[in-house]
Amino acid sequence: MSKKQLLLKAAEAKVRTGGYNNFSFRELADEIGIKSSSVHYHFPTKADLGAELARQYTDNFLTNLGAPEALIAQGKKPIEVYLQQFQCALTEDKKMCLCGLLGAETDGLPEKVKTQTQRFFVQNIEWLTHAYMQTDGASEHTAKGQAIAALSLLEGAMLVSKAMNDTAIFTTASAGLLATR
Amino acid sequence: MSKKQLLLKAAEAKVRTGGYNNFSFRELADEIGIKSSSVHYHFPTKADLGAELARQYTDNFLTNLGAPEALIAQGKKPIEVYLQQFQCALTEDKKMCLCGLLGAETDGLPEKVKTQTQRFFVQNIEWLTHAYMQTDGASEHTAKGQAIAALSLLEGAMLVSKAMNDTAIFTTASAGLLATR
DNA sequence: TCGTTATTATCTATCAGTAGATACACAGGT
DNA sequence: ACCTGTGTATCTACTGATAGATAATAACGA
Repeated sequence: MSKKQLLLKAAEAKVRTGGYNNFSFRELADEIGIKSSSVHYHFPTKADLGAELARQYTDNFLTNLGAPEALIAQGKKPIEVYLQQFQCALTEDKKMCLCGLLGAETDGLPEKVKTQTQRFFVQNIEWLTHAYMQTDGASEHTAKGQAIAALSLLEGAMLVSKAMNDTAIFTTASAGLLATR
Repeated sequence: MSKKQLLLKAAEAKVRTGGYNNFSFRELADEIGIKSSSVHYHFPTKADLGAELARQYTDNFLTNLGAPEALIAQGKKPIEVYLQQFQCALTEDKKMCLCGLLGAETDGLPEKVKTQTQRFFVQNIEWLTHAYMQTDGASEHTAKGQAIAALSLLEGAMLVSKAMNDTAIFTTASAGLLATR
């Protein structure tokens, strides 16, 4: 794994713990055994690092999911898979969603970080909209409403679980999503 | 309004914009026209300020709501009032919920700030649990589940609305809460 | 093949600015 | 005399960022 990726990995942990202002170039550099000036070689500014972080997080998130159509073809329910991906982020990493945290502090972020954070939400709503259109046969408008509600519930469930330090909260909060309709 | 309250007010705006690490004693001091050393007179450490901020926010939030019983006595639906209080925080202040943001970055906070942040969620879940028990006649266990789901949905709806910079998202996301059951 | 040039990734050293925090002085009101 | 609130001055530590040197590797032309 390249130093650049190691930097991003270290930064992700920091940001998911305490937000964009919770890491410094020196901390990251120390963690992977280089000097802070070398971090600037890979990322000219902190905003560049933050933007790349959000970009990769979004891409990995969606790649790991796969397309809703593909999941259905495998006999899986997209919403269940989606919920589980959120749950894993919370229980395995024991951390908040990166873009959830960045989204909450969006007005305090550099422009390019904000833009990449928004992209996470846009793409997730698109994914969920397609999923609902196919499983429920809903209209695009209806499905988009369901998508926004589902995304909000899951981000909020993570947030409340973290705040209360109790992963059972996530399960309770998200139970309604799986109800057969 | 006392300097102490002015400091808290200024700090609230900063934290709700970019999290706990998004304000400094100097910034607050400059805003209200005193020196940073004088801020330490009112709040010995930054953690003290943060904790007091979360404490007052929680108290004000619950005071403004009133007890669920009292709302019912006035012919109001507690969940509707509760939802509207969240919506006002978002649309009037144009900011994220203070404790929502602090909750998301809980693992990066000083202990006493974390404790006060948790208190917000504990008390809100209690409030909602009572509300659901009375309006739905649900058991305490069932009502607590509804409470956790409602709180998660609303915090998440705020977060996604902020991230997407679109308050209509909040309305869409929270619409399901008002459905007559 | 050999020598030259370019690129990549790191280093040392340093900068101006800001962070939270402290010691101590001072004024005004009780 | 004391308490409250503020100010001056200062400390150490850390921030993101830059300049310039260095070593290692890759690419290229004669």
